[in-house]
Amino acid sequence: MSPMTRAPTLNDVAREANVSAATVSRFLNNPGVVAGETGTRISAAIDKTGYIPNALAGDLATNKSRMVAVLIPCLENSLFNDMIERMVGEMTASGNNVMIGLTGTGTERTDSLVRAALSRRVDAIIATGTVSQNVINMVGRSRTLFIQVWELPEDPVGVAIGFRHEDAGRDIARFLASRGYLRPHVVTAESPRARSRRDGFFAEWEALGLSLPTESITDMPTRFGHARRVFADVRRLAERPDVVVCGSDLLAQGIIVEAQAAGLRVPDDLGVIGFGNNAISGEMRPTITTVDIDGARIAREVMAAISRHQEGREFTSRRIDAGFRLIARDSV
Amino acid sequence: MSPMTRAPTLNDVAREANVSAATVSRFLNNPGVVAGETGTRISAAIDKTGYIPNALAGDLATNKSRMVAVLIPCLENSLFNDMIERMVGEMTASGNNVMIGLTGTGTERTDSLVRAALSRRVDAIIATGTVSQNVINMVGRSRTLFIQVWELPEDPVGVAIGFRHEDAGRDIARFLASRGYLRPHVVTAESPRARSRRDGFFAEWEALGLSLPTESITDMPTRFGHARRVFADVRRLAERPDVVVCGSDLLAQGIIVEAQAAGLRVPDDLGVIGFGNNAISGEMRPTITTVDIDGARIAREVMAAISRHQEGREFTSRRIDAGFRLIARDSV
DNA sequence: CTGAAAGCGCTTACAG
DNA sequence: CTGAAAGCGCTTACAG
Repeated sequence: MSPMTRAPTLNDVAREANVSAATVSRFLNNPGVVAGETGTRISAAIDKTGYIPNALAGDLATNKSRMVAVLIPCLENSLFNDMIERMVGEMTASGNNVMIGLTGTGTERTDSLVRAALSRRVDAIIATGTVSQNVINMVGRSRTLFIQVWELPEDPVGVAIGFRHEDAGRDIARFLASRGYLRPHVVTAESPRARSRRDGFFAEWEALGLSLPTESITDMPTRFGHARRVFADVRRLAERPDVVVCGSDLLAQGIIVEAQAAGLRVPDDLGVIGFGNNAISGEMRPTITTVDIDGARIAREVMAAISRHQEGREFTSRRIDAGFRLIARDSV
Repeated sequence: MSPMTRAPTLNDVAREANVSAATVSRFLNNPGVVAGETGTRISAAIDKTGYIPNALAGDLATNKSRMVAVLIPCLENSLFNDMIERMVGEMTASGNNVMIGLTGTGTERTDSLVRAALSRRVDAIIATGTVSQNVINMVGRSRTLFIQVWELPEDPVGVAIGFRHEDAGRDIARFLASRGYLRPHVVTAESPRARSRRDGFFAEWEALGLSLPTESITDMPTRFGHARRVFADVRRLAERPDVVVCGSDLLAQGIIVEAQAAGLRVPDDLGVIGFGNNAISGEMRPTITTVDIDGARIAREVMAAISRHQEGREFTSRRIDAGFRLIARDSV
């Protein structure tokens, strides 16, 4: 708030310590290389002036930013929150700062966020959505590492760390069949990935020789309230399903609440399976059977890729399958 | 990924368009000032070269960054998510980029995140927690605007946009008393703000001549699972409370789940009141009575403060009370 | 309307 | 171990 004259610069510190700016710079970036006594004087000068380095200038000079951009659709009730939280934590710990961008569900905003990130010369961009040709072009011309997470395309723009959504759908199908369920109702959100899982489920279900499931579509982002409409859908069906296959744990939770409010017992009268293994699913009554994506693992792989890139090392693999894991609990 | 020689610069574009770098810069920042035909040539050159301005250099030259730092304790199940989401949206729309920092519950990490933000010369820092003297010093020397949200200190470092937590606690107490409740059990998270609300509740409850409430403390961040322990606390009490006063809607939701699992009806056998009015609380069964904080309003005020600061205008008020609103629903 | 030039605050070979 | 100097890629008075 106070109307400052000017923030202290490297030169101010140098003058105060009776050395050149170069020496102060060395002391800051590589203390071992300056004489002990000189370092002491510089330290004192920094304290006295309250100097905070201007990263804008430093980044410009070195042509790197130690900034990473993370692009996600939204913050609330996102399947990615756990992963994001871990990524931001790891990045901060390793001295990177994180720029966050909310893309929404469309692709329009992604382009301008990617442009903004490139404009700030971020070292890496981490994105969860599908990418436009424009993004591919922009990123291709830059030296910024592009990391797609939760996605595993054949030929990634940069690096992809994800899992096979279709396989996850298939696994769910086999699991439910093995439990003796016969009439699943599948709820899918309007997103390519959710669609892949749904397709995997349907394909496997058919391959098992079982009869065509019923289904509902919900819009993005998924909200708790969607459960009401979906449950109404379910009640309207001629033959009641024996299990509801949900695209997220949040929705699964909502379905359980609705079912119980309607006097149904879960899983006795109706099974419910979620997706994402969020913090609530293990604590719900009943606990929710779901698919776990290892957010910590993905965060680590992302960090490893960024370090590798920042150090100029080569990539052995540009597609990392972090897998998934079905967790059987009480709701099915 | 492709090993580029060098990203195109302003000079490359200038050469391509047969003008000086200064003119390209003008075209980019103030198109009206260059001749139409010149502009056309520059546009073509930009497209051809795939030029993306280096914001690092631009920001250094102008000494401002159009970057804003947002510091929050965590991402998952945060009371702030709605507000953050709106703020990030508004900032991006107005051409600002957002740097995000996770402070955790302690104060140690906040200092280094503030330093990183100042180092990047962000235009503003938005923080939700309490601030150390060190932060006050650092910010005081800079020209960065410091905005505290959800907080309303007597003499803010920069600008504060929040509400009176103690009053919120008092309102809850009066509301519950008016509904005839007599034995509240108060659940408070380990945070100064939660503590203020709790103190307000207790003060008002006592002022109404009612008998001392029982209470539980939970650690931060609040998780759904806390509800199990709290509910166990409740069951262990000699006299069962008639209402549980929760520090967050998430916890309220958990208490409802636990209560129902134990065969209690909400609100008939046990009332539950939350805090924060998250998206779920209006869709739960029963819907959750809670206190709404207007995240959209706070986001707007934050944006207004930033614009004012970026335009160098003065502040009439440095403390903005965004208020709160008790929403009576079915859980009480 | 446009260009030449200085400057923003750093970093880093190059000498010494 | 340290300094002088050039350079990073922009912006912006100052002339014209």
